[in-house]
Amino acid sequence: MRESELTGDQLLQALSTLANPHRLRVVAALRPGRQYVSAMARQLGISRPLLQMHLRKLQAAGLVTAQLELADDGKAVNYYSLTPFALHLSPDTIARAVHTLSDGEEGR
Amino acid sequence: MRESELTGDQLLQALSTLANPHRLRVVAALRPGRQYVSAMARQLGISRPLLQMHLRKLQAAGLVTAQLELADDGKAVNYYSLTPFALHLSPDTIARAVHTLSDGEEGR
DNA sequence: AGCACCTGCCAATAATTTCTGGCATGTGCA
DNA sequence: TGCACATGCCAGAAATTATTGGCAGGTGCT
Repeated sequence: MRESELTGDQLLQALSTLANPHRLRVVAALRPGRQYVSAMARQLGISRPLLQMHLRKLQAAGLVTAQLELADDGKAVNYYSLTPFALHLSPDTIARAVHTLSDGEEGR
Repeated sequence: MRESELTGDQLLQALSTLANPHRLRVVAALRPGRQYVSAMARQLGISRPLLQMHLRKLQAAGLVTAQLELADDGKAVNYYSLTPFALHLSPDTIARAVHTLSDGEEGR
């Protein structure tokens, strides 16, 4: 994921997604390796539904991916892992992205 | 402004500030050079009080600065300019910043 | 059967952010 | 004096986001 291929809307989504302390912590918690939701909720000290909501946003922005695994015994565990990304934010990169920013009147 | 010296809270503030289409457009509009608020409001097609609010946030995050000038004739015009910045966002830089993220229970 | 895990979803509330409209101040110029 | 431009601020409405609590389904183990 390179910022040079990001549209303004994608950049905005990435920023909105990362602009939250819980989600930053999730990214940090996922950096050493994948993790499943209940364990992460305990580790971060937040409720499971809340974490799920944050994970959904991270996934929608393409920053994490989910792998539902049905381990040999039949138990279902949903692992989340990080998508490697590198965003460079500067007045220049922002100015370029703004050209492809929609007005927000799209799907209406 | 280098991300290596950013605390988690500062990173979060920068992200929250940039996570808004109007503010991204303000940054883009300011890139060629400084501008005063009424002109920028017309250029961006938003109301002046709204733009002022966004400028205050950008200023609070250290992304822009204001220079109030009392031109020779006595007219007061408030110019805003960009602070050069470069933020590199990746799982690693985020993980490092998270260490210095407060719980949000500070000033209570 | 009953408990401890895992999973998902939804509705209602709380908190935050965005936005509008109005008010007040000042200057210069016809 | 009255209009056009600049500035600032504030209160209230509207929209978005975050958060809680509860419901329901699955598996394995004692």
